[in-house]
Amino acid sequence: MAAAPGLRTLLSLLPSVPWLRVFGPTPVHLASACLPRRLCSAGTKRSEPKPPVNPENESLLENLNLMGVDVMMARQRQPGVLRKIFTNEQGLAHFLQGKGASRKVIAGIISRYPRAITRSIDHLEQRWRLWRNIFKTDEEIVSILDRSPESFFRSSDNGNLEKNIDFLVSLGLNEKDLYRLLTTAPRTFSNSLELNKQMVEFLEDICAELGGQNPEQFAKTIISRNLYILIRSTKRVKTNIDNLRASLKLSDEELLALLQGHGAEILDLSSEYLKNNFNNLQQKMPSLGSRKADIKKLIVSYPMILYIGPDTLNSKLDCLIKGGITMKQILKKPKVLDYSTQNITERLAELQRVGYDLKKNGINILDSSRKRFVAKIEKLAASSSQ
DNA sequence: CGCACCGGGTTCTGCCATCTGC
DNA sequence: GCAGATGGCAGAACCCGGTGCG
Repeated sequence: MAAAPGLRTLLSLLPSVPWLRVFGPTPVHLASACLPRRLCSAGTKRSEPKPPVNPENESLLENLNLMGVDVMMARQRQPGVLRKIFTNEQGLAHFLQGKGASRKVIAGIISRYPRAITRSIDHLEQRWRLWRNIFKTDEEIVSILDRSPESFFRSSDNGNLEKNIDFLVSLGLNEKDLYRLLTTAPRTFSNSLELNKQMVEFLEDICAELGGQNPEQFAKTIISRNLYILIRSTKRVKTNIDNLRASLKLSDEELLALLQGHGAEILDLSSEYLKNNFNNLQQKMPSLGSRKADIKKLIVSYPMILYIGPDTLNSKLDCLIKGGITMKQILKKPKVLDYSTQNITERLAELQRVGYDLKKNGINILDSSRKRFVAKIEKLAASSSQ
C-alpha cells in the first residue's frame, strides 16, 4: 500500500485528472523523457516489508479506475502490465478518442487487453495507418478493436504486419478479400509472416499432392472461401483433410474438388467436432433408411452438413421427417438443412395449414427467403380460399 | 412469371501454453 | 523468473436475393 509513496504521488500528480482532454505530448513522453532517473533511484528501492515481486503501480491503478477500466479483469488477464512503472494509458486513450472511440469502448479495450497501454503513440499511429490501408474509415477499425482488442494490440511488430499485407496481396487476394479477412479474422494480421506462409505452403502442397494444376490459385480459393483458415493450425486443417479423405474414401480428384468447393468452409472446424459430427451423421442416416453411399453423396454435395452439431442436426432431420418429408427428398435438396429447426417447424405448419402437398410439389419451398416464403403462402392461401 | 440454382452476407473471441529475450 | 510475443485451442448456423431458364 504505502510502498514508494513519493514516486506514486508524483507520477499521478503530473498528468492529473483532466488528462483525458490533454493535447499534444502524451504522458508516455513525459514518463520516458523527464522522469526516469531521479524517480527510479528515489522510488524503487524503498525498504518496505517487500511484497513478493514488484508491487502494482498505484498511480496507474488509479488512472485506470478513473478511466472506467475493470481493473480486476485487467489484473486477471495481464497482471504484469499493472506493475509497470511507465505506461501510456493516457496517450492511448487520447489516441483512440481522436479516432472516435467512446470512453466506454476505450475502457473495455484496456480491461480486456491491458497490454494495449504499453504501446507508444508512434507505434499506434503507424499501426493505425497500416490498418487504414484496408479500412476506409476509423469507425470500422474502432469497431474491430471493440470487438477484439487483442487482434490489434497483441503484436508490437508493425514491420511484420506490413509484410503480412504484402504477402496476402502477393497471393492474389484483392482489396475486398483483404477487407473481409481483416474484418472477420483480424488475428490473421497479427500472425507472424512465417506462420501465414506455412499455412499457404501447406495448402499449396496439398493441391500439388492431389494432382492439382494450380496450387497458388488453390490456396487463394481456400482462403477466400474460408477466412478463418489462416488463424488455424496446419495440424488442424491437415487432420480435417485427412479425416475427410479417409472417412469418405475420396479419390484425389474428388478430394481436390471438394476442398476447392464448399468443403473449404468446414476445414477450420475443430477436428474432434468435425469427427463427431461425421460419426453422428453416419449413425443417424441408416436409422432413417439411407445407405452408406448416400452419406458420401450428401456430404460431397453439401459439406456444410458437417458444420451442424449432433443435437441440432438430429432434431432438424427428425423435424423434417415428422413433417412428412422423405430422406430421399432431403438428399436431393440438402440445403433445406441450412434453416433453423424453428424456421423449418414454422414453415411446415404453415404449409400444412394451406394444404401444401410436399410429396407432389417437393421441398424446394423450404429453401427460400422469408419474404419469398410468405409471399408464396399468401398466394396459396388466396387461391385455395377462392 | 415462377422457380431452382447458386453464391453471398453475417460471423470469431478470449483464454491458456510455450518460447524467448532480458 | 519476469513480461512480452506468439501459437493454438474450443465454441458451433442461419438467412437472403440475383439471375437465368423454362
